[in-house]
Amino acid sequence: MKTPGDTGFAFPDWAYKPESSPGSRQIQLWCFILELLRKEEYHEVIAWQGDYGEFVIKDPEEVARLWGARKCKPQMNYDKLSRALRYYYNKRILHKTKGKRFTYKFNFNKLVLVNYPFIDMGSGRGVPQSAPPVPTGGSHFRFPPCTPSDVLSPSEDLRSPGVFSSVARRLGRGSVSDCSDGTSTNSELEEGVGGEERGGAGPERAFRGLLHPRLSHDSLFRTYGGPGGLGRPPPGHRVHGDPMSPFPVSPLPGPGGLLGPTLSPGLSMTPGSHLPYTPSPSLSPMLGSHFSFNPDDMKRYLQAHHQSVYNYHLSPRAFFHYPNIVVPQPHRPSAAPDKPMTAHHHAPPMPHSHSLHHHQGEEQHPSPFKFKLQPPPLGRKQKDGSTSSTGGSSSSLGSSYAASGLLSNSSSSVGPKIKVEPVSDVESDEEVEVTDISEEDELLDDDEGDVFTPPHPTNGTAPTAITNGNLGAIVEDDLDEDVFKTPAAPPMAPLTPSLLGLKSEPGQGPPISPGGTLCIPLKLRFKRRWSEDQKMEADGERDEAEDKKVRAEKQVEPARRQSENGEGPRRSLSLSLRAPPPPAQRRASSELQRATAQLSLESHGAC
DNA sequence: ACCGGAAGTG
DNA sequence: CACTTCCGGT
Repeated sequence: MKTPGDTGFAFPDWAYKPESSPGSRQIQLWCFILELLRKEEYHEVIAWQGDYGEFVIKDPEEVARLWGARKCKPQMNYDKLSRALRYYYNKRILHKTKGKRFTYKFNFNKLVLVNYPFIDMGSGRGVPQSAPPVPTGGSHFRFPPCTPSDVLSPSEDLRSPGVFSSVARRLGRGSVSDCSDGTSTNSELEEGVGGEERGGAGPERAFRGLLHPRLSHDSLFRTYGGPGGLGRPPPGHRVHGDPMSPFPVSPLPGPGGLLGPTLSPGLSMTPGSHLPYTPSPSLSPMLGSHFSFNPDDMKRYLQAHHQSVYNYHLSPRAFFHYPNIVVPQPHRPSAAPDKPMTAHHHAPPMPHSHSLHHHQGEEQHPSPFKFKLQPPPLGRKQKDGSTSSTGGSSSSLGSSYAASGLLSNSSSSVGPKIKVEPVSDVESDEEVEVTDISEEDELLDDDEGDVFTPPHPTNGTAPTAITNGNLGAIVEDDLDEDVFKTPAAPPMAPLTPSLLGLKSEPGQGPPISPGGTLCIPLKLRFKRRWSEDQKMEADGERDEAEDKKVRAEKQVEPARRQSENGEGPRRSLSLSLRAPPPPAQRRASSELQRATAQLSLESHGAC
């Protein structure tokens, strides 16, 4: 299944999402917005303003007009456009800056980090206020091809090769569509654009901003091509430090924005900056089970990343998903059971400039920052409620439903739809948070899945996934399931080679026992635990994650409530590693499996 | 303004 | 799917 021997790179077949992937779709709104934002010509109409990622639409109707022109929807108006924008809330691409008229804020974690992990988000500094994503690039920076689905879709996020592969693929095919769809209709935008933009028509052009010109295409492949000694640019190929490069000159010490060709796509440069670790070329994430990597490298890589997540609040999504690897979680679990971090006040980490101190080994408290997410995406058709858990309709975001559905499936899942209001402090988010960019990811909890879910070691939960087609599915629900991202490995038992060693056995389910039945109980327990955690972490922070979950699993409700009532504070979350592998059903999503495993692990493997 | 459900579209 | 259109509600 490996593949493409033909193409030269090592991505397995599954890495290439079938045509299903949004090959060349029409331009998307957020992309368009970004485009406008990028051009000074439109600064009178829309511009960055305020916090990081915040922008204000100065002339709503005009923006709408432009959008309408681009989409050939003459009837477009701000009302409609804003509706579209609102849809982004759930997708978390955007959110509204409350109180400020026509002001929205991008969630670059999703857009940039996830999609293009190699872009250093930390470089916000230096750039004025609202800091465009990769500001340093200033006007030169071209937003990467906008393929939100690539970006946002759980199925294609970093955990899966999807992102890159699709990018690569498109590059290879020269069919980059995205922003500024070639459809010539985009005159509107072009008008103001200087010649600089129209360099080439090929892929190069589209990626110009994203990748260093030299880096595109073959370089990209080389870079990410995996083993085989690729990855080193030919002499003379300077990939960083180029002003034109989208990779901003990293504000951080170390090499420029791009860590170097050897850097895996999954590595955001930030971490590299403070950690000596240099990814080995052989370390190509996303190869999943098929790719054999050097455990050591992997280990360091993971650690580095993990750390960076903690230290810099990088989106965990920026990391690839390593099915069998356990990333040591900086003690979060142990986070002083007794001392509920009194100060969970959202001390937002500095939004823009990240301080560079590297505390190598010591990480601070789990995550002090408060993060607020948009309300969980509701499936639009939740109205009929029962429709389904399994309904294929679950959108990328809704995938959690699927997962949940799985969990609940056996039991009656039908029930009146319960609309849970987010506990949230929605407000706080906006104004208070300041940093919400780094927000969600935190491992804290994720909410929807954005979080990095450390794969569980448990046994080789090896992803059945990776092997085949079900990858999509798995990935999908996988990530979304919030629930499952618990602190995984005990901090002290980081990845041991043995752990790393386990590879996914293609086609093989986890050794976990079969018997999905107990999935539910597990879940319940997990939930309880989780709730407690939540409580500790932030009393009222659960927000949508919960919300969503709740919705998705009303059946579990009671349990949650119970825990919430503060019933048994006895946190059973001992992370003892030893735990009998819990049973799980093969067909259950890997997430489920993981969760299950985790759960059992945590609650001393009962079941 | 802004929100978000619902239905429709390509 | 990512909107577009419409709309009732705040």
